[in-house]
Amino acid sequence: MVSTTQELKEAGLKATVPRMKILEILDQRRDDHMTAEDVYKVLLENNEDIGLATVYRVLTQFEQAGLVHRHHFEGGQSIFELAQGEHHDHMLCTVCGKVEEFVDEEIEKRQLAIAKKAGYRITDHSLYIYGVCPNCQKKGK
Amino acid sequence: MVSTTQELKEAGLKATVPRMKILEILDQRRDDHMTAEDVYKVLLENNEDIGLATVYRVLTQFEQAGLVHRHHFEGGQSIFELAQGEHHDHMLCTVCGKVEEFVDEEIEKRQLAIAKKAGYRITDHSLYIYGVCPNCQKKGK
DNA sequence: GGATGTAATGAGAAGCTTTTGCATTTGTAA
DNA sequence: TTACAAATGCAAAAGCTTCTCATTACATCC
Ligand SMILES: [Mn+2]
Ligand SMILES: [Mn+2]
Ligand SMILES: [Zn+2]
Ligand SMILES: [Zn+2]
Repeated sequence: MVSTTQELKEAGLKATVPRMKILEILDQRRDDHMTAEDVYKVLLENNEDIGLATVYRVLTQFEQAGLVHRHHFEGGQSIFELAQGEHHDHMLCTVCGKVEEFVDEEIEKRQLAIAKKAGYRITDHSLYIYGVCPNCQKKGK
Repeated sequence: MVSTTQELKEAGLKATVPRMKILEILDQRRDDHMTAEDVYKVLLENNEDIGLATVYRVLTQFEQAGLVHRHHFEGGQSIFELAQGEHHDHMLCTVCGKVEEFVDEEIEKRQLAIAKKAGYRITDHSLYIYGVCPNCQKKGK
């Protein structure tokens, strides 16, 4: 059994109540890609006494510890998701906001090749495809 | 000769002084990828009496008219560049901030295929590769 | 060229998201 | 349990961006 306490300790973080609650929320909603405000709202619903500043602080710490990934989708705010499973990229519906994940080995390879050719030591990359999902295409006539 | 006045009219925008000045700056610095603040600073240097609010308004209008592209690199602020020439993606040095452009037909194709397979009508995409440029690798030991 | 109506602008206030300062609380390791 | 550093809540502050509104500039028509 992998407790949140254990997970936090392994990440080199003290196992505090706010950190455990936030980690749980991210874990339960693993299909979502949430803003700090989203996480905060769930905490409020659960009657947790955790401040928004702490949510921001904890999410940033989680990011630095490699527990979560931060995205910058269109719109500006930071979006967080639990860093679990394989690396993947994202396709977003600009109408309903749905987020779909995908992996394409060929694209990954090409990216490495491009970086290598230019002499860059690659640290990260982000690929977002924006479009209208099948569902929203129907509704939109 | 393609005047800025003409360019603006073709885009359906009144040819005002602020719009012409901003378009000129983007055109002169076509290698750069500038924030609104960057553009504003150049205006100040040139002793133009143009407010920051106008810079934001104009850049947004240019974006809607298809004259500029807006990016969301790591860090949050909007980054603008003149929408000229072919579509391209970006590779950024996380140390010095250098921006390099590239095009990869294979990646473009794969993206279309991914969207098609999922039934999405693709509207846009953004691919950013982050890394350390050759120059910064040398300096960094 | 000059008048007219509308769209655009500058300045500052306001809005959002995110970060920071600080007094207080909590977790950890003796 | 105790002790101390680390973490937290709250409020204030700090970006970045948008909005409001009185004033100005542009385009059109004379
Ligand atoms: Mn994801
Ligand atoms: Mn570019
Ligand atoms: Zn949709
Ligand atoms: Zn560099």
